[in-house]
Amino acid sequence: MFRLSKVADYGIIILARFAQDTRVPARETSPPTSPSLTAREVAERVELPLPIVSKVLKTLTRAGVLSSHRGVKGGYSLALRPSELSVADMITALDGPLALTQCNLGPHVCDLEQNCSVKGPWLVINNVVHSALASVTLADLTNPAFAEQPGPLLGLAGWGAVSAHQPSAVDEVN
Amino acid sequence: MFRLSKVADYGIIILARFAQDTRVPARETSPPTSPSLTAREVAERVELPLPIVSKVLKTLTRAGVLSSHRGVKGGYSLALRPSELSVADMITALDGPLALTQCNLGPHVCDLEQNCSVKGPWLVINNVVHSALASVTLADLTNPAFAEQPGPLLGLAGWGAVSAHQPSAVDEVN
DNA sequence: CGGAAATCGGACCAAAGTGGTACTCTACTT
DNA sequence: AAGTAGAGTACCACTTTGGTCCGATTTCCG
Repeated sequence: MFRLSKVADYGIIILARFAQDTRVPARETSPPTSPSLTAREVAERVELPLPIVSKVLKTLTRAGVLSSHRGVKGGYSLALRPSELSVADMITALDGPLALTQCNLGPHVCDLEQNCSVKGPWLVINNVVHSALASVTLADLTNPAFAEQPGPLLGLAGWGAVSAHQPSAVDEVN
Repeated sequence: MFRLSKVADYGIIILARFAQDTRVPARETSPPTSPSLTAREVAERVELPLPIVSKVLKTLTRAGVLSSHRGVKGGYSLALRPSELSVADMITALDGPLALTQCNLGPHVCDLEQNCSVKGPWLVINNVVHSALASVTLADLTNPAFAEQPGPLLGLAGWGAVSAHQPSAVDEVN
């Protein structure tokens, strides 16, 4: 289906909420001091079931994106500044390395690698997608201006109209 | 996982094989006259189990990408010219519409849509990925030069190195 | 100083989607 | 009319996903 997994989807929404609440100090203090939120509080804010939110938070913590504190006044907080975390990073943290095909994961993973004629092109395509996702940061996601003027922010100079859907000769079946 | 499904993966490999065998007539004869191959022949060439190849071929036929002939001397052949079929089309034919998140499928699909803060950005990201995949055609996949000089072929002028992490300019907003 | 409450951490289970297979039916060629 | 090859449907196995539970750790309060 070429779709993001739910945990990745939820995870990014959750991180965006953290970023929104973050008051980033005007100039470089190494810890970004985002507020500490408990799993329950996060679940309430994003209106998602607590167990799932909890699971996502754990995954993000293990990946080093969030830092956690146990005990009575425990909770989660961002471990990085929103501008330092790209969408590609988030997806990788939540869903593992992003590779469209087996062979993009590394050599000797796909047993068809030898006589596969499209390995090279896939590598290129994969890189393009990765670049696109790496060029958007968590800070962008919470920036209202981003959705308005995507071109310059994404560095898409030279691209045609983003949503121009060239007439497809393919009838949709599914 | 953010990965292509196997049928899509196989399907593209199969289509690439068809395109390789296609002798595209120097000048526009509307039917591209790719050779007719039986499912068995295709399976042998791509070294994949016949049942799976057969399944993929059927799916592609229903989507209008391949045309089929039954009976003795039957088989499959490309219904379009390789240059007319983009990777996005192929994935759509094999895996359904490509949408990274629920809300990219259309309005009123995701019940969180109302208070989802990242809907707009996702729309942009989805479009970028779609554009990237729509800009590569089946003809490109079988063109040896493609893997060598991706930049110009993909129209990626202005993009930095693949993994370059561009510093975001919106720190003060959040 | 010690127990209770709160919170994270990790193991665990159930359901669904995907990948892969088999069988039967239909259509075309000779 | 017979044989061949695709079309369609149903089916099984497995991985992944969605969801639950209990144990470990820290703080607070008596």
